[in-house]
Amino acid sequence: MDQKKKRESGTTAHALLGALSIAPMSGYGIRMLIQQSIGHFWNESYGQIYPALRRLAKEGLVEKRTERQKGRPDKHVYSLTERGRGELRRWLELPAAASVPRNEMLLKLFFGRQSSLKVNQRHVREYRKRHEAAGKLYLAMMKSIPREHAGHPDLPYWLMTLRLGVHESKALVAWCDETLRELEKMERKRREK
Amino acid sequence: MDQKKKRESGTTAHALLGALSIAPMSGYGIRMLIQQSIGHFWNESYGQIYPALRRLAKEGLVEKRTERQKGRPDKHVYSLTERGRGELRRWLELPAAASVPRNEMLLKLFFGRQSSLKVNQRHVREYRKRHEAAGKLYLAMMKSIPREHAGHPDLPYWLMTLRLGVHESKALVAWCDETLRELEKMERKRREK
DNA sequence: GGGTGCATGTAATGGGTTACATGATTCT
DNA sequence: AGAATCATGTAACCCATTACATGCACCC
Repeated sequence: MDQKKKRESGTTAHALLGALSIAPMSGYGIRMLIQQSIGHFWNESYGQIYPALRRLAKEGLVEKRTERQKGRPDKHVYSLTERGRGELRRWLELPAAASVPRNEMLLKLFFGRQSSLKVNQRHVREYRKRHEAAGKLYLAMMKSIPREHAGHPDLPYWLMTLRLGVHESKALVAWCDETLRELEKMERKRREK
Repeated sequence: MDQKKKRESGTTAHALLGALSIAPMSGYGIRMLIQQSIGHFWNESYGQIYPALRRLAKEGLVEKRTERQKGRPDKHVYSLTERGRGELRRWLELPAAASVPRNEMLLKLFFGRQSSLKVNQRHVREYRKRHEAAGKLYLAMMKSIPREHAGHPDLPYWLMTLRLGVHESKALVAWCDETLRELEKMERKRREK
């Protein structure tokens, strides 16, 4: 019967609505918020944010208030309208789309035979470094955020998403160690022959 | 000194070169290979593959041989040229680019306060189901692939990338369980009040 | 008769990053 | 003196998915 699936995309727009559900903010502010809080699993660039905010304002989902400032461009502070909050809620209830995230390091390792053991080890070590650092950061944030935002009603949800980062980075570091041992074993075997 | 960073993109092209380093294949075959082996961390659609193979052929990195078939379109079997293999090796040595993978489920959970506990639980449960199934698949593949490709020189690398899937899905399932408990606790608290 | 697998491709559309462009203030 | 922070935005480009278009063979 011809069910047009309609794709329901526009996640960027909904991410912005979500950011504004926390507090009214400028485009710049949204960028900062995203980087500092959900930067490990989400990103938006200015090239997306500014045009999207305009569109949302035109559609009546957000409201713009302009603040004049000394020595700086005017600040456009956006806030959610009732309709905007409704649209956010509607979207939140929809099942989350899964996507295949591209992992270039794994791609290179998959074709690792075409390269050398040294190169493969380097890739894994770099990956390990990255995720070890990330893991430490998440642990630090797990302590600092409850202090800085004590009693904030969004806090429990923020901590949940952070905790996923903790779990994930631990798992990735463990995988790196296992894989590095395996690569060393391969190296030893090659030498023996 | 004007060091144009040049961005060195074209990962799709290099993924194709990598696929062809395993064996000569058609565009269709590459798609199948990618889905079955690295589908958990990489994807390429026909809309990318076919035009990219043409470009690679024009650049002399791959060679096309046409096989006629009965009742099917001609099959274009591509294989790596020496230059293609060189280009693949060169790319493999370059550090792997990190990317922020978008996780829509986490995004929704981050704004979870705007929604209901029920909805948030549903999201986490769905996520858990997905990754539990994935984990089982990876474990099954860890057994079947060494049998099916016993002695294959690429095998150790394939298993390494698979193992990351195993580690990751375990971690994600553990996080889901922890988070579901947390959400239940919040629900109980809400009822008590 | 209908679904799945093999096999090719293009065009429209949508998403997203990066580079460019500007400029005062404040911290080191 | 120079870097970082605040603050706006556009345009060019790259990348990627999806829908469309075609069609035989084989199995149930």
